Amino acid sequence: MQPVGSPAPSESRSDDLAAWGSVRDRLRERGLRWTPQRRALVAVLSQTRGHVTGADLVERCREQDPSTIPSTVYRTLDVLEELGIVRHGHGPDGREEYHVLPDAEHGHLHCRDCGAAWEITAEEGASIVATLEAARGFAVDLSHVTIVGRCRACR
Amino acid sequence: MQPVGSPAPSESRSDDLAAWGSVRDRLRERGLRWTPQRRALVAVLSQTRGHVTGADLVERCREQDPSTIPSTVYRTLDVLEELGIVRHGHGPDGREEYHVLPDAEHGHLHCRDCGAAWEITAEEGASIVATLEAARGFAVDLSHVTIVGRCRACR
DNA sequence: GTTTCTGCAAATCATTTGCACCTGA
DNA sequence: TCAGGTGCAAATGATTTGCAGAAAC
Repeated sequence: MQPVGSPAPSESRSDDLAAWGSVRDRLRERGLRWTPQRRALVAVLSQTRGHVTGADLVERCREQDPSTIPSTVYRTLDVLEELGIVRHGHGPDGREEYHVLPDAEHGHLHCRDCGAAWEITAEEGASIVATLEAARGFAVDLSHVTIVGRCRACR
Repeated sequence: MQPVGSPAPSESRSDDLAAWGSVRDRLRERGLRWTPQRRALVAVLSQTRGHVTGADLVERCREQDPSTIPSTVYRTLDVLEELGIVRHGHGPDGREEYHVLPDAEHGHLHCRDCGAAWEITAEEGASIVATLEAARGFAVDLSHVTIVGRCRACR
């Protein structure tokens, strides 16, 4: 299993270009605009796998275009979240964290020592969900779950 | 099961007075001082069950003594955490959150709708720990686990 | 021509830090 | 005495907001 998110280098997602291409139309369907700034953020997101903080995204956008304004990025993230294109949760440090194109609901594992992060697989997640569902009828929102601990390598 | 923390009214913990009384000595053993400000925070903590944010504690201290200074509270919390008297994690909103006198390592459940919070029981926690341990050798730090979802009542 | 954005600057807000003065042991 | 603490004020740093002008459709 590969770590995801900031500790690991981002990988391109050319296989998802079709999905990203539809963003423009999805915006328009709702009477929203397809602006250069939004295009830029979507371009950055399309190169991103796993999860990133808002500040990360601001920085990556700024690498492409130094004139990027943070508030625009955050506002665009809000819009993209409404479209279901990103989703936000919280990292182990309590920092806001966005994850991209949630193919499936998943939580995150975060190693306290090396800082690497992994996605919790569907099976692992199912076990957690089932436990709390059975014990007290609690409906877990897996996409907000972040579990901290130490990974195999660091133990 | 009763909700814990801010959404529920705090209950006194007179049964733990002995444990709180030892704080003074525990500080002195390390060459640290027992000051009025620390006494005040410990008094507030002894009236607290479950988890609270740092800002909450500052406010509660200020109710007792309006001259309370936030930085002193935070610094004292750091010290108390080193003594193992409180422990900090993060709430579903990413806010710093302290929990008090962790009798046992436990995580938290947080209802997205009503905002109530519960402790994850030892058995439930064990199930989660075991799942991730078996699947990938990951050592979960239960005290940092906060799971968001919807409680039975809100579904 | 509207309605939605953007840029900018200023505001939040919990938490942290630097530093000179105070105080508990 | 003197290391450890406190008060105060200013710094942080991510995220948000108000608003006037700019751009998309």
